[in-house]
Amino acid sequence: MSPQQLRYIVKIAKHNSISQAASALFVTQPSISKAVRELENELGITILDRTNKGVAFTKEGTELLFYAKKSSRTNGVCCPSF
Amino acid sequence: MSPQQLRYIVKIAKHNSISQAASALFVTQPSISKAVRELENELGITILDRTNKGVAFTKEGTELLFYAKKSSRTNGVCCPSF
DNA sequence: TAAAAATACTCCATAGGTATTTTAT
DNA sequence: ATAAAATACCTATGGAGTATTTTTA
Repeated sequence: MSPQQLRYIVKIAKHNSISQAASALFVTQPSISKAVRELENELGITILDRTNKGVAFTKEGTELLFYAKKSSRTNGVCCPSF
Repeated sequence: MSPQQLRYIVKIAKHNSISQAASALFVTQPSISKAVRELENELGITILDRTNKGVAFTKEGTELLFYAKKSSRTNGVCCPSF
């Protein structure tokens, strides 16, 4: 699980959409799709329910989302002062 | 500047030696040598004075070391609970 | 001159891209 | 049928390795 994957999760939640999260983060839809899929495989859980209208967080996905939001406030920023 | 580079810095300080830091971290000497050099280039500072007995931190390097130690207590750990 | 570090490469894993296909409403 | 996501494939980059050379006390 990488900080990047967690950032993706947080942004997906903001839009309930992988495509819109991708736009917001200036990356492509497949890139985020793959990142989420790999995280699901790694954790052995389903994070998102996919539809043609976007995505919805599963129960387990929502738990991960809480962690991701918390984590994004402390991790990932490496160099504020240099 | 990556968390990895900062970890290297901290370990180098512990031994005043790139080679010994490398051993302690189970990586090779050139790997750490390069990482430090790249960080010096990125920041435009000299972190270490090199000798045939090991290394010594410059004034600027010591400042960075303080930051690295502080940072290593909050960053770099990504996933304590999943 | 002998240690420690630097350099020159090679390799491999990963992140991200484009093009296309699949899926769910 | 169509919009969204998934998949397949490609590429570039970076981190780490081995082998070797350079440096400095």
